[in-house]
Amino acid sequence: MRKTIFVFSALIIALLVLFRLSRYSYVSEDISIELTIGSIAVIFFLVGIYINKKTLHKEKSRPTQIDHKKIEQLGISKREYEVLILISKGLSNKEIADTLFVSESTIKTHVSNLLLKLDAQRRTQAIKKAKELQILEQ
Amino acid sequence: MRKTIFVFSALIIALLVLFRLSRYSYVSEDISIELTIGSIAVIFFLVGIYINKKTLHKEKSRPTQIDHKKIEQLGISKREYEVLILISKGLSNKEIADTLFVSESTIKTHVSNLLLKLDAQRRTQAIKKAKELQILEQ
DNA sequence: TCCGGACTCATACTAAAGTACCAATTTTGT
DNA sequence: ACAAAATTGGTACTTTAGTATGAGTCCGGA
Repeated sequence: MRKTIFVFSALIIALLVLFRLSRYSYVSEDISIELTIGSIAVIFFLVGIYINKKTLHKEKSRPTQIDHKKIEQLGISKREYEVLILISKGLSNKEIADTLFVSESTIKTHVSNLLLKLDAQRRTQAIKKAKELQILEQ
Repeated sequence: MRKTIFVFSALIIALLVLFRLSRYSYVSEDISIELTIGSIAVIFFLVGIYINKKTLHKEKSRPTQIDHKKIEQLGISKREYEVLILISKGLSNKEIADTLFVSESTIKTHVSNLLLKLDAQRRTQAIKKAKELQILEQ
């Protein structure tokens, strides 16, 4: 968003400068006018493409904006959320325990709580629901 | 984001209008050149955005194309693939068995074969790998 | 017609996953 | 500082998941 503002500001400034230049030049030279017009056309065309690509790219790479509010609403704690992420990566309870440097018992507790909060019967179902609720990346 | 673009476009147009008005107020000169330049800039800018949107639209409408060739390459059969889809929906072996009207033993066999073919140790890992391989919708 | 692959199912396991309950720390907000 | 919430961990248990192995059925291609 801030980038877009800067780019457009720069465009407006460039316009002003061009107006200034054209005022001094078009009386003396004739070719420079067409040159200026052509250049401006090309530049603005490219800028249009560039801006559009930027904005569309952000929409494409953000179809999965994580809904932190929903995580809070469900009462999922920080640690539980970490476990949820690792579950979705296909890790076993033991592997998650080793990753987070805690015991497997602890992970089992977290997973049980997660299943309750996500209203799921299995970790695979928890993964699916979490993605539907947009609290996990697709 | 799109709003910003429109707002700034409007600003540029307003600038052009202002230039025109200011010209009539004190200089009273021919301003057709500046107007032309400005119009061309805006038009080409919009054309750039339009063209880019057209070309990018194709990519956006195909975010998760299932790679049937990869399914074949991995030697995953029709029935195994059905099971894989139901696994990714969070169903248990028993639920999958009831859905496909076969016994749980059959599903276990399919799952075991799937894990081998996907080089996974757990069904959760199979889900993740299958999505990475684009043989399952995200 | 014969063969191989796909699909089915069973038994007998072992290994994970998940539940229930309890309890000790640690963190955190007021 | 104190209560509440979060994190950790344990035992004991039930339920799923997954492996290994064998075997019967069905179907399409050589």
